[in-house]
Amino acid sequence: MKSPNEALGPRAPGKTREATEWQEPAMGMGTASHNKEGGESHPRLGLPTFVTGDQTWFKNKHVSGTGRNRLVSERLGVPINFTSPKPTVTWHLDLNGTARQAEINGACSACRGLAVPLLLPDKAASSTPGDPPLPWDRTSAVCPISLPLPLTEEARGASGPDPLEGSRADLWTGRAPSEPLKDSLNHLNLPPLRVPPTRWPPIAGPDGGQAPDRLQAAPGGLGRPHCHKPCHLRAPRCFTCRFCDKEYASLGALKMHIRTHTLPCLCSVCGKAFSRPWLLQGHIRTHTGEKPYTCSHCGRAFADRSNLRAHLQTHSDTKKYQCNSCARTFSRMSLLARHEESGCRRGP
Amino acid sequence: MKSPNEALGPRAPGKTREATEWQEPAMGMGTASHNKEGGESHPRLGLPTFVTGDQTWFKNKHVSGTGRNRLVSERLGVPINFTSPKPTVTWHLDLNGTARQAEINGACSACRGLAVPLLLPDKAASSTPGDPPLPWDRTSAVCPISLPLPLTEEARGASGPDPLEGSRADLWTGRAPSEPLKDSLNHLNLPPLRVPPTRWPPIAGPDGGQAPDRLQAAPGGLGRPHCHKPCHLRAPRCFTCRFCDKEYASLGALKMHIRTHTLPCLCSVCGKAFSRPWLLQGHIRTHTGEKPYTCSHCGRAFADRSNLRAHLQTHSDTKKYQCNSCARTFSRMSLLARHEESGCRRGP
DNA sequence: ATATCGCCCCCTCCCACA
DNA sequence: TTGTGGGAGGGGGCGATA
DNA sequence: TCCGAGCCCCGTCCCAAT
DNA sequence: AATTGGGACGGGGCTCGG
Ligand SMILES: [Zn+2]
Ligand SMILES: [Zn+2]
Ligand SMILES: [Zn+2]
Ligand SMILES: [Zn+2]
Ligand SMILES: [Zn+2]
Ligand SMILES: [Zn+2]
Ligand SMILES: [Zn+2]
Ligand SMILES: [Zn+2]
Repeated sequence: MKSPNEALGPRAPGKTREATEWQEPAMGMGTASHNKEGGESHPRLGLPTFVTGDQTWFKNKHVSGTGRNRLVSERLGVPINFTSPKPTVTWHLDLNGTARQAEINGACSACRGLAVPLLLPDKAASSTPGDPPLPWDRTSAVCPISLPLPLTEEARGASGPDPLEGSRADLWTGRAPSEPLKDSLNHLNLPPLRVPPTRWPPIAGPDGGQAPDRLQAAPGGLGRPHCHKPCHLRAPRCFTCRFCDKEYASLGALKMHIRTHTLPCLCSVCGKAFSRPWLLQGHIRTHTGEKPYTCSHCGRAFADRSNLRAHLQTHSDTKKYQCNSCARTFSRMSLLARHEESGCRRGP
Repeated sequence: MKSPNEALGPRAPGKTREATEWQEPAMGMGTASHNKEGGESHPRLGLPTFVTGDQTWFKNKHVSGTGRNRLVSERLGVPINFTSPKPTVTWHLDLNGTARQAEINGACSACRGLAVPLLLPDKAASSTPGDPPLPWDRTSAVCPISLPLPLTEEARGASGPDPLEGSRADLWTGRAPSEPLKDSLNHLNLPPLRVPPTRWPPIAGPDGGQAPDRLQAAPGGLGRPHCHKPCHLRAPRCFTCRFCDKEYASLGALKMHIRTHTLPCLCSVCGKAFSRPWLLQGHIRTHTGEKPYTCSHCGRAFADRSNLRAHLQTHSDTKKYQCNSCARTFSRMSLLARHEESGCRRGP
């Protein structure tokens, strides 16, 4: 098969770039002796690669967006169709071609390198000089969902416990929520799980097929919807749901939330949809009547671990919410709120 | 904190979706007894979830894009602000909300489910009916680069040996290319690598700094360039280079190719740029004279493993290309081609 | 390394009933 | 009218794993 | 489970020497 | 003029570690 490089002219080079801007050679080029070595080292660019006349050329990391295709012969670095440098916008690209920063006529303020052109085929090279060389959005999965600019290293380092939460100890006992739940007698009260901790069976609709999930899996074919809203970011370093504008600090949290819109877990009995498999699992117990969680004190069984926990608290009847003005206590925040909002007139 | 669901009206449901279209109840709803069970099973939709009057309602997996917010009370499935169904575009969403397929007025040709609305807050729900419900591109990094529609399960499953290649046995020996290279005497001929198989040192310019890489790492701050060209896809399931329009089957292959435009690997000696570190590594040996690969037959050393392989072949001088008309053999395809194109007149 | 799963936790809302 | 217990569910966080 | 680094292999172009 | 061997790359596939 024909290489596209053939369009580049005779002795088309491989896809490498010689390290230098190049001056029109006087004549008689053709041997490697034109590559004079030596010259003073640049503080940032290091050793020069060529010395031509009174100019010294260094390698650099830049790519210019002029669209002018300057070809360099493979062995000698002699430019073909070279014209003297013109004013141009220089885009600093990262390794993946993302345009980072633009500079007019020369040194980038970030790294102060010199400009060399992108090695583009003719067609693509003829873009208008003002445009960055076809920048695209950052690669991450973030962009198509909402906000890109993935977390920087510093932000990633700070992703420990959320400072907004503080240390949130258990309201009743003061224990940290990560400890195993014990009742007031300090017995480990919750029974082991009924379902063995194996992988869940696929969540199936009534047809037995699994609902499409897996971000990476996609049925092919249909025209791909394109982003028609500009991806402006709401708050820096936040991930915003495109459905309801809620913001999240992590991509994972946003994905979790998005499931609350798509509700991918369907009950095979009644068809109700849920955001997460274990929510469906709990719902299914309302069909089967299964109640895996039993109170060790009174023997009453529950389908929901949370509700057993709430029941457990009734055995030790502590009133947790107290009115600041009358000292009356309530078992629920809602009752206390109602009490206070209706005006606490009398004492307890 | 206030839940956004409060805007949904009295008895706002949780974030689940009842499994059914719903008819305006006659009156007196309010108890679970309205949920009549029974009814015939639908071949695909399974058991009906409600029977109202003479209509039977099934769960489904669809989401309509009308933007009309129809709310369903938690326990009874009674719609609020419900109006009778209107013609609408129905978008089949996948679990992550990607619009997959549009159908006018009803059943999707793919799964033939019925439509239920996305559970959207009022603001997002007021989008124009013709638009898909805020679709976004597939999650992968694909979108910002070029074409997404990542591989389906089937395509992924077929990602073994490329069917385009067939079984490509070694031209000389017929061995599969994955076997270690052996010479004609069947000795393992290639020496072990000189460089220990540790991680490469960072590719550094003369300043010792590494060129920016790592798709995920992003310096914060600068305005993010947005796609201003509509992301139309060239060929389905292909990834197209935005610089030269070459297409690739995998995102990784495209990224690899893009490096041939950005040429991020710079030789610290002469500044020449390469697309990949090991290409630079091989180039650097042209400066140092290092030749790690030695022929076990004649002792000649090579800097390039491929060239040793080519040399190895010269020890067993087999002519691999033969003219079909005159049976003359050539060592290179180019020589045979020239022979044939210039007209094979004489015999061998 | 990243995404997901199963599980944890705490929460809220609703209802029947005392 | 107020209060209580239970049913049902939403959703963030975490550790192990795919 | 996904992605990229190293590594493999094959292939190409050019050139100097037969 | 034709052929050969070698130098220098380009680039896709594979595997394994993070
Ligand atoms: Zn949302
Ligand atoms: Zn159900
Ligand atoms: Zn009990
Ligand atoms: Zn009070
Ligand atoms: Zn390209
Ligand atoms: Zn070099
Ligand atoms: Zn040899
Ligand atoms: Zn012939």
